Amino acid sequence: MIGVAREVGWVRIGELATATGTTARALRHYEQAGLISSERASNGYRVYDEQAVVRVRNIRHLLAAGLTLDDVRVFLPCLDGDVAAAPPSDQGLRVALERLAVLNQRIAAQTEARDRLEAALRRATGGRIRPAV
Amino acid sequence: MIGVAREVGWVRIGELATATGTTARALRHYEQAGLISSERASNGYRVYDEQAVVRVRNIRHLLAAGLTLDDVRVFLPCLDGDVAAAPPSDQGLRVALERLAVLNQRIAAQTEARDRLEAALRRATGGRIRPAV
DNA sequence: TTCAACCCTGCCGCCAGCGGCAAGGTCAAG
DNA sequence: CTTGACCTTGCCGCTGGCGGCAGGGTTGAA
Repeated sequence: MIGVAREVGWVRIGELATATGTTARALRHYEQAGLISSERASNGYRVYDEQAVVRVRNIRHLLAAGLTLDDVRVFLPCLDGDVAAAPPSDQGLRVALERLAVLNQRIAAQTEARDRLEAALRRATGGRIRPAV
Repeated sequence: MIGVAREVGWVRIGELATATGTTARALRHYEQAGLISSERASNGYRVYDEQAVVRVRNIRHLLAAGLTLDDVRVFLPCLDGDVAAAPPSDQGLRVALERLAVLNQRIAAQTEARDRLEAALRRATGGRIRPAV
């Protein structure tokens, strides 16, 4: 096949990887972590629909935000773009609230750290530096 | 000895640990990483001067700011006294700026993630929830 | 037919920042 | 003299997010 699947509506793992800027290895890892799923072709190859691209991109975004795979799992219902499909169950809500609190905590801690670093830099350079924000 | 060394001008590892809110284990780790050094008493015990307290606190600050041990090593010349005390090297500045940028990125991404989650929650609950911030 | 480019599972490795434990030595207090 | 609080070195373990390799199978193209 070698790279022609674009118009068929499905992709295999390699293509999904390059399309999302990751690796096949990482994608298998996400699948094992329960973040994505895949159909299988008759030969055993993983087959993804095009939604997967969005989904994986969202995952990567959250990971880049400093979330763990576990954290990301909480966002699963929202990962396919439709935010209205968010956690309907009480349990889901509770988990989501917890995660929200954790996120806020982390943001606060990192913001504090950043401010300290920035202040130190300013002192160290006599205010001669304007850090690119 | 049991806790009386305060007026002697030197401390052993346990005291340094509690004084800096870390553990002896971590301090040995920092030493092995080349971030701090120690004299040795005749019995082999590590002996630190009181400067070490400041030094370790600064190290912890930088670590809390999201730097790695490797990053911190670059700041070694500045680690005694106030961080602003010694003129930081160009390399130190560069690392700090890089780290600052990374921190800002993460904070932004996480804030975005949080906002999305919060919005989703609000929609999912019809605005009935006021997440504790 | 044979090659190269894919794909599969499974497992070990790596980095960071320590934690924890074993197996000892040291020293002051009781 | 014993206890126990402290110290030493050394090494294995853990978490997270993969990387990489071995040892296979499946295609499409030349």
